[in-house]
Amino acid sequence: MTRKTRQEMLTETRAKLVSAARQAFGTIGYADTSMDDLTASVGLTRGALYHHFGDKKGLLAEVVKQIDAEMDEKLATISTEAENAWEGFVCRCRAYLAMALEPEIQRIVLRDAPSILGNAYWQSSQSQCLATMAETLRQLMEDGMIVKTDHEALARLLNGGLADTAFWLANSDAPEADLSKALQSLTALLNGLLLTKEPLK
Amino acid sequence: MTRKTRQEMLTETRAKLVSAARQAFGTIGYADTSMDDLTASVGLTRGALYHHFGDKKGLLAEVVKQIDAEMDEKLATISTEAENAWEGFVCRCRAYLAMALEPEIQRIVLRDAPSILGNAYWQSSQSQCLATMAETLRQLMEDGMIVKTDHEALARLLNGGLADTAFWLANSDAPEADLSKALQSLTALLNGLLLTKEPLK
DNA sequence: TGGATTGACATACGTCGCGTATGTTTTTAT
DNA sequence: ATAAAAACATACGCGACGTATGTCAATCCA
Repeated sequence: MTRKTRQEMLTETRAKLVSAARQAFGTIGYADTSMDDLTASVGLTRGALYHHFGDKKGLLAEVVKQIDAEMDEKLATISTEAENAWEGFVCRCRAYLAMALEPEIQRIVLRDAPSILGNAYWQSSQSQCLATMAETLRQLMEDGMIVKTDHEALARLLNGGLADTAFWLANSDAPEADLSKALQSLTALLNGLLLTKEPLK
Repeated sequence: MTRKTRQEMLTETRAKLVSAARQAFGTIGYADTSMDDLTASVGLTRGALYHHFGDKKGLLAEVVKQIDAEMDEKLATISTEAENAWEGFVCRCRAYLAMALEPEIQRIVLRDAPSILGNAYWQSSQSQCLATMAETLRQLMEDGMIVKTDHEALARLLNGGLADTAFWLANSDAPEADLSKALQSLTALLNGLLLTKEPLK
């Protein structure tokens, strides 16, 4: 049973570090998080950190990876619960906007990560969320529901717009009012892609 | 004439620091730019830096402010050169995408600034570019050319999408091909907003 | 016009945080 | 059972930021 203990300790250590980092990065931010304090808060030293993740950026990358996977999973369940593909896509966009409003996601994934890890990190299939959205769009085009263009580029346009809108909403003086405005504009934008004569309200 | 000399030295010192910072931030990035090296490169020390801009962030804010003003000015001339308001808006979006592809803008304004200065910096009328775009949309709505929604939210959606698309293009393996894809998808998205029966190709 | 004052820097210093290099202990492999 | 490797801890050097203080020239005022 010692064998299992070894592995458990291993993964537990990694999990503790990632969890603590996620908490710290999401609140005080990446730059202001001391690796000394971070590791000490879970009863370790920087030695463990650099052994497992290479450097501070490596830890951030791991946190981002975890969050991205969670987001993609949640969005997947949401979009599949809808009655049809188009509804699912619209719900997915709205859900993404809601998630992008969470301080943790906003700070870590949308603000610090691009600056620290570089945009190359989001390239191709690095971001599950983005890849899934592009695939969904491709399907909708194939089914003739929306206008035919490059699905990857369109996914970027929509995804980036939602993220930026979330930034706007996060600092809004009237969050609930601006949120409804955002959802309204989003609907207008998405309906513009529809090929059917009767867009849903 | 000594009076003028005093002022000239003042503004010249600030200009030199901002210029050097813009160069350094745009190439090696904000985090990797040493204020010692930066000030030394223009024959000064950190004393001058902290005297004029308070801290490192203050210098970045000044650089961002300058770039944003330049972008807004360029975009303004571009959009007014078009034959009609809608054409002007479309050209403006395309021009913004092109500008967002410049490494300096991408690195400083779109990547580092949000992380370092926070999103609050872009709030309301902090970003001239964004404010102008929102106003343009408002006009188009008032003229009945595009669908009526909240112009500010729509500006966010489009602006953010363009910025994110620029990130994608910057790391593309086939930049020219992907750029045409992006422009095509952008056209599709914008045409969806049009209320007229005959969208332009 | 000459001394006082303010502004525009330079210099010196302390502190913090990262990364690396080097142990040390425990587990795994043979 | 011993060698090897993993999983950390410890110690060190280095650079960078911010602040506190000093200095010199320009401006202002009597």
